[in-house]
Amino acid sequence: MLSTNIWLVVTIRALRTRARILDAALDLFERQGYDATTVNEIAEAAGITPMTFFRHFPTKDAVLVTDPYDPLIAEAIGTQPVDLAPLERTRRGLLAALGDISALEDATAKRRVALVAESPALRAAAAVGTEATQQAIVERLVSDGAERLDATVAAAVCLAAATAALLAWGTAPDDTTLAGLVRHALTQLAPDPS
Amino acid sequence: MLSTNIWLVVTIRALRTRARILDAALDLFERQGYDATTVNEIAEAAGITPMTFFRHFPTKDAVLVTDPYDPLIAEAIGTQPVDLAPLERTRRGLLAALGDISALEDATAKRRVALVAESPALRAAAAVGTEATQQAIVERLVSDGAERLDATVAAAVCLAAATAALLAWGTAPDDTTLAGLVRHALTQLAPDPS
DNA sequence: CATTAAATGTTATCGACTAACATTTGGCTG
DNA sequence: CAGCCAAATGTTAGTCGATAACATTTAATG
Repeated sequence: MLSTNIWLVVTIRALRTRARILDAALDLFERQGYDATTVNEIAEAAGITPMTFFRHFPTKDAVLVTDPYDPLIAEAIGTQPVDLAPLERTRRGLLAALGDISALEDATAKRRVALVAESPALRAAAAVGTEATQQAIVERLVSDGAERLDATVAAAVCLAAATAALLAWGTAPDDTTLAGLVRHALTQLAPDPS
Repeated sequence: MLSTNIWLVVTIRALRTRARILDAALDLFERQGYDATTVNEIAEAAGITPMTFFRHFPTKDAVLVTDPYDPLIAEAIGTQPVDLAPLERTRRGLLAALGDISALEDATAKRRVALVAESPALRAAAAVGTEATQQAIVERLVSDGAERLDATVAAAVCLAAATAALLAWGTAPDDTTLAGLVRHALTQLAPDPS
């Protein structure tokens, strides 16, 4: 009760600092580019020390690239019929989990994606971020009897399609929905492209 | 004639330095890991200055990850029937270009790939390296009438399958051929998985 | 043997990131 | 209200990858 209150209050202060960092970084990145913006600038704009920046974000790119490994994805894939080929199972699983994607779309999501789409360094960081999800999918498929290489290819391929759609969404017109683009991308992987 | 001879000799010296760097780096990477190895160590082991290291390789990871963008790939894709879907066209093009892949397999290729497969930082660098190839494929498909998003998905997906096969090859038994793995991976993308 | 251009070395600097230690903040308890 | 306490922040110093400007060495050539 007591320590719980402390924890809450302290967390509020930390959250505010984190939000200030995020605002300052997003603003600077959009005005002068990701690479041209230094952590020192971000810290100064946020009214903190560079050291404090790294206390809230492990790396500079972590401000834009978060790795929300979603257990729901692996779960949705496991729900698909086991007799399907790994690729098709993964594809249908991703489509099934697509409904939850809109939950990720906060107000700054599209701005962040647009920045990632423009910077090779950020795209690389994003690719590393999806590896956890890929690994989870692979383990799920393998545990259901798939060959490891087949499972790896299935996961890598489906996530590549989804990532391509995500990056395209970053610079797409405002009325374009992310779910629509992902669905369109995954449709190309369908065995019967009707 | 005169300057040509100078160029040759000078180049030989540069090539020997480059080879010494490569040997030293590969040895150190395998013994103590990529991240745990510093450029200073490599330079010292190669008998040069850190500065000279960066004169031969733009980055630390460039010792292992080269970006041999192969125009033959885009060309082979262009050869495929235009009425095919972008994904199938890309898939067949990659399969057709597969014969040239063995040319990339020098003595150290597999050791390098094994190191890349183990390090997230190196996998990220490799991903950035394939972006040039992906872009070339996309431009080719678009110039033949494909939608940009469809072309991007097709290129990203096929290269993801090939990359997955490549990384698997790095730790596969010695009698496993890279071409065989890539062929197997791309087969999963076939519209009729017969 | 002097010339010349490439290859290498020196020195200084930047930016991302980390470790160790000191300081401030602010709610809570007696 | 005074003082405790733990989280948050600051300070300092350093490592490592990478770059720039300038000096030096190398070795074939005429």
